[in-house]
Amino acid sequence: MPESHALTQTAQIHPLDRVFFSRDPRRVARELLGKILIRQAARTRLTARIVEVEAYLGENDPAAHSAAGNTARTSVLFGPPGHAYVYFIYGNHYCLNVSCEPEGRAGGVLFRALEPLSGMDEMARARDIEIHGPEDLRKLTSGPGRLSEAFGITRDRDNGCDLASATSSLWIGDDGYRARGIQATRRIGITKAADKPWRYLLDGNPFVSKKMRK
DNA sequence: ATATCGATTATCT
DNA sequence: GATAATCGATATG
Repeated sequence: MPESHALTQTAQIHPLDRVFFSRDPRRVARELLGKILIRQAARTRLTARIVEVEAYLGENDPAAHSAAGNTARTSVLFGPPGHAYVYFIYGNHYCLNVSCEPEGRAGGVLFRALEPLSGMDEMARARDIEIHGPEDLRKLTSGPGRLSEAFGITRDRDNGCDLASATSSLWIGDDGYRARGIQATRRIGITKAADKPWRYLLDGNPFVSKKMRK
């Protein structure tokens, strides 16, 4: 059997405190690296480690959706911390964020890439792709649209969901894993405030989005 | 290997 | 009417 930290599934996973999310999104983003996203369905549980995120500030960040103010679309970002903000983009893809800052103040963290831990068969089915080798695993959840598809995340289903509660079908857990190194880069795919280094990733992790490591 | 482009719709100007 | 926190397919060096 291949040696992999992906198989360390014996550790207990517990949810994060609400106050964890009630802070500056840049701080929350860095500390979310290494945590686990969990989809609990009736018969299946999908888990994957968070390896790449981006911070979006409140109304003072031109790249953030919340810069447009509190609208029907962005209201979750202005609501209580720790809740899922799901938006639809390019007519094709859903993207998952978690709300930050205390209620009344906007801010969020975009999930950009995950390292699958369990339920890979289900994820492949949801993505409608086939996995032929370990190399192919990154096609499941390396990218914000991909991970949302793998986890069956849609706006109808998940927008507003409480990610700080283990009773939710979608939540964020901590299994005690501690990140060794964090890298910060510019955020991907934006035109406004593109110079800010608010994309964070686990150093050297092969499951980050974009380029394949050789 | 990188570059370009089409898909398809919610949201904003 | 234009744009967008993307992806995958196709073209080109």
